[in-house]
Amino acid sequence: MTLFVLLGPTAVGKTELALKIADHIGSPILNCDSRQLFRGMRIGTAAPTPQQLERTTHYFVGTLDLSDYYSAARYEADALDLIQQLSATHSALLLSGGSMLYIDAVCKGIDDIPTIDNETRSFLRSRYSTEGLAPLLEELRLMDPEYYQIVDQRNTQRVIHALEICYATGRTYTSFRTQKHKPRPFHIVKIGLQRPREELFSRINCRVEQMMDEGFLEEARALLPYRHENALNTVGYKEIFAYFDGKMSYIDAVERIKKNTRVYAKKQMTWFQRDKEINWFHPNQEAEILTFVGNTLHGRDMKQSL
RNA sequence: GGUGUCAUAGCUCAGUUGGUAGAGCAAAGGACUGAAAAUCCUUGUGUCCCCGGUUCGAUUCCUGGUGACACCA
Repeated sequence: MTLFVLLGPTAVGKTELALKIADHIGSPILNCDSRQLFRGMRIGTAAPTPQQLERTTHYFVGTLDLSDYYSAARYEADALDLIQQLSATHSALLLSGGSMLYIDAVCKGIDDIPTIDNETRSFLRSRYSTEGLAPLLEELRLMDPEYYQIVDQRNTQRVIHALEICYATGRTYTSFRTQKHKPRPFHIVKIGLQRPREELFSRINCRVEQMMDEGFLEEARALLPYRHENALNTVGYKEIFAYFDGKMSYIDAVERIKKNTRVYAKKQMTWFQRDKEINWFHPNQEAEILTFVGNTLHGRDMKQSL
């Protein structure tokens, strides 16, 4: 079985190309976008439209409630289950999306770390809000000196998480961090989509305008009761909520969304650049990409039959 | 036409009692293992509008010019 992974920065053109590749190899589309997983965020996350969803089977699109707890580790488990199931009837599958950590979770695996119980989580969060980070950092130094040395000490999320592990398990966070690649029972072929920066940025700007025309304001307004859920700590919604609060003008909010989407795209590119397994293409090279996909499969078949 | 104010980073502006300058925003680069569209880190040389003058030295003071704004005609 071969798993094709279609990746690239936001707005590069993955969704449309994924449909073509999926059609070409007879695969459904396994979405790999940490925000498109949630229900009710279609416009703001540029998730596949109902028309696009009709063209082939999609998994992991709009399947979670906004208040559902989710993580890269859960995605790893869910995706692997589904891949195993589908590989009974498919020799090739397509995973498509831009969530860097989720892609790595599927391709390389992430460490087996226990899920933190709510009690520990809220205990440390409330301590952070009353005491600040310094005492927590000091506790981390005592409980897991090894991680204390390498952690980004100004990154609250990381410090608190490591401490959560220590409290909840009685073991150091370091002891869970093996950082080993997990072997996968399938071949992985990564296809990266890339555009010159100016081209990508102008597509982002256009797409944000389109989102507004499609009714992003109404979508966001409907989600207002859930604004404190992690799912809505997302580019687009954050800025629109600030506009609803009167903290920003409409024009500023829209410009801010464009800017933050550009920053996000840059972050994705930085991450992907380090991955030497990616085969890069421009989205216009559709024919080349389909040929590449075909050759890859053909090559595998040949090897297997020999 | 007259008078006054202003002209400094891509933008908005600070500042140098004369020793060639710094904030915010924008922009760029990077980190990343259970919140990842999250979270966090790093990066500021620019004819200080132009020509002259004074001075050891001018972006700073002075003459003139240009442009913007305000007020008066």
